[in-house]
Amino acid sequence: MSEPAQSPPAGGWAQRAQEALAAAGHRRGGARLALLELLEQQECALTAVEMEDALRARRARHAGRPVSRASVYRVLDELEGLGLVQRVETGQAMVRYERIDEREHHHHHLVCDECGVVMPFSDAELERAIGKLSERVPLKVSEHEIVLHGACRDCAA
Amino acid sequence: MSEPAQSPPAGGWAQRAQEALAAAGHRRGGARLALLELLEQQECALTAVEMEDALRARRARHAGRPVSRASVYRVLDELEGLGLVQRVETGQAMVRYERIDEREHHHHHLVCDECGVVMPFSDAELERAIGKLSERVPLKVSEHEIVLHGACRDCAA
DNA sequence: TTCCGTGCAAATCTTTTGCACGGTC
DNA sequence: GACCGTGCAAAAGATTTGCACGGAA
Repeated sequence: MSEPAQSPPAGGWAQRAQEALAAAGHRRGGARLALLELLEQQECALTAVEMEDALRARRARHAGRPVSRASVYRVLDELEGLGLVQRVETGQAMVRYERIDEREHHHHHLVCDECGVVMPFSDAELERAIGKLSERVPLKVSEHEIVLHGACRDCAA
Repeated sequence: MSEPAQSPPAGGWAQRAQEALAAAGHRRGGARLALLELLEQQECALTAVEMEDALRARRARHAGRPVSRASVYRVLDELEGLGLVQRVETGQAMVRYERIDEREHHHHHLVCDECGVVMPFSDAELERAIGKLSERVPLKVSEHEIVLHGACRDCAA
């Protein structure tokens, strides 16, 4: 798709993720690097299977390399533990994951229950409401997830 | 099971659910009835396994009867299709379900990622923000789910 | 009597884990 | 050389499905 021509100077998310992994005591690894590069380029959350397929497809285009599904799950688990990716539960069979990038705008998801497409959206007023509410609630809130379900334009037509 | 056309239905959620099931062409069944009664009494979402266990425990108190897990899942699926229950994804291993009762206040969930406890909460401003936002989004929104993750008071202490 | 609802067991599917090899440090 | 990262296959766990029986209509 399109490359982030407007991303910050130095390194992107993948590079910062590698630094965080190194700082956490991890060695480098080919599968992990390929997955980081894939995640950096995504607009929205993917499932482990989609990542595995995408990495296999990329090989044909001389980018990245195939990665076994077990490794995809293992790397995602590490990244989640380091706060580099987050799980997105869309009510579909498989869990989705996407990078967390403090330099980007926080977003949530729209899910079409008919065709399964997942799209990102963000709303300042919603975040404000969540922020205020988080202080009144009997939980030390660390994160929140919002999913709107419905029919996308194509399916609703 | 005759019902007064479209007059305000009497009885609780379980009764209305039975009427809706009958209207949809379903026969009566002991397992389903036991599950409806259980769901009617819950304050918050349960997993299928919790329902199975609760129903078995209730038998000892002469209320309800044991229901096989397969039936729990089957009934929940029917109820979801009729809009009588909704799935709640908490990021835990199992999906949770709770009744949808238009007579009650719509609520969302707080999940303690340490001990796994799930609590309900509701917030008018949040609903307002969701409502406004739903009209600006490229999706014909039918429902929304909000989950706040964090540490409950006991775990944060 | 017909056909649905249910239990049980087997199947399916996603995600996790055990193990061995090869690469990184 | 020690140990981590990875692939592969098996395992684990949640949910679904096939089948046969008993009950509802």
